[in-house]
Amino acid sequence: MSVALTTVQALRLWHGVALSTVRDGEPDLSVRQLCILLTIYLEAPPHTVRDLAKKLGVSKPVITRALDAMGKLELVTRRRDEADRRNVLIQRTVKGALYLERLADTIGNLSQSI
Amino acid sequence: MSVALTTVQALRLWHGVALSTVRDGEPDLSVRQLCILLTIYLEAPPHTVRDLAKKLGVSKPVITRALDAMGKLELVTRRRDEADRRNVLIQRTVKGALYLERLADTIGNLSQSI
DNA sequence: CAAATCTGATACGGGTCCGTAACGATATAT
DNA sequence: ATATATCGTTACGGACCCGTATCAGATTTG
Repeated sequence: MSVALTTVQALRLWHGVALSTVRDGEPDLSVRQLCILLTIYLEAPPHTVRDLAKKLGVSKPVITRALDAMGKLELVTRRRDEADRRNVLIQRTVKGALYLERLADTIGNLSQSI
Repeated sequence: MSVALTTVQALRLWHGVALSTVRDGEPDLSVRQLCILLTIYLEAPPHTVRDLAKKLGVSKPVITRALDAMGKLELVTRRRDEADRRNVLIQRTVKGALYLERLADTIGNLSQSI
């Protein structure tokens, strides 16, 4: 992006994206859940519960529960770390990638129409 | 914005904003609540419960409860419509304006660093 | 005036999330 | 080997949100 956003432009962009996710009727991810999902997909693996909790500044149960919820939606998967079996490695899924692609499309389209 | 966002740029922007709202420790507004707040501040008044429910595609109790919650945070205020006393007019507050200004700053700053 | 309509708010049962405090399992240190 | 530390998970009580149905008050209609 080469031009800074004005206050109103930034808010209109956010409003448009929020509105489209509310209106489409699908079960919304919470801000925390979406933040975890984005971290998993944007930052380099490996991702553990502890690392994610530290990055987001929340407790570990928050991560575990978010992974439970998003795992039920097949947006992420968990696997034991065989090198250190205390760890759980969080992994991406096809559904998760598609979900974020659609979100990016929404953001991209709205950013052009502002 | 003069340049279209790539998928990764759009997601990085969203990630950065979500991360900063999660990390700051303040009580997060839900996506729905934020969407209502943005509608009130970006679109021309008057705003009624019924209109907001229609715009967001949700039921009226959702709006009432969101206004209860955001009213407790002093982000919005309600007032009876004296012309038609069935209506409730939703109004902006100083705190609400400041809240959205900070959000816009976050979005604007991150959009420049992408 | 009485009935029908419209408004926003509330009651209810169910679900989800939270933070704290534990817990088993695994790994490390002494 | 035993104690200590670290991992992710679960348990618990409390708070919040949801959708549906219903409500009282205000207004319009006949």
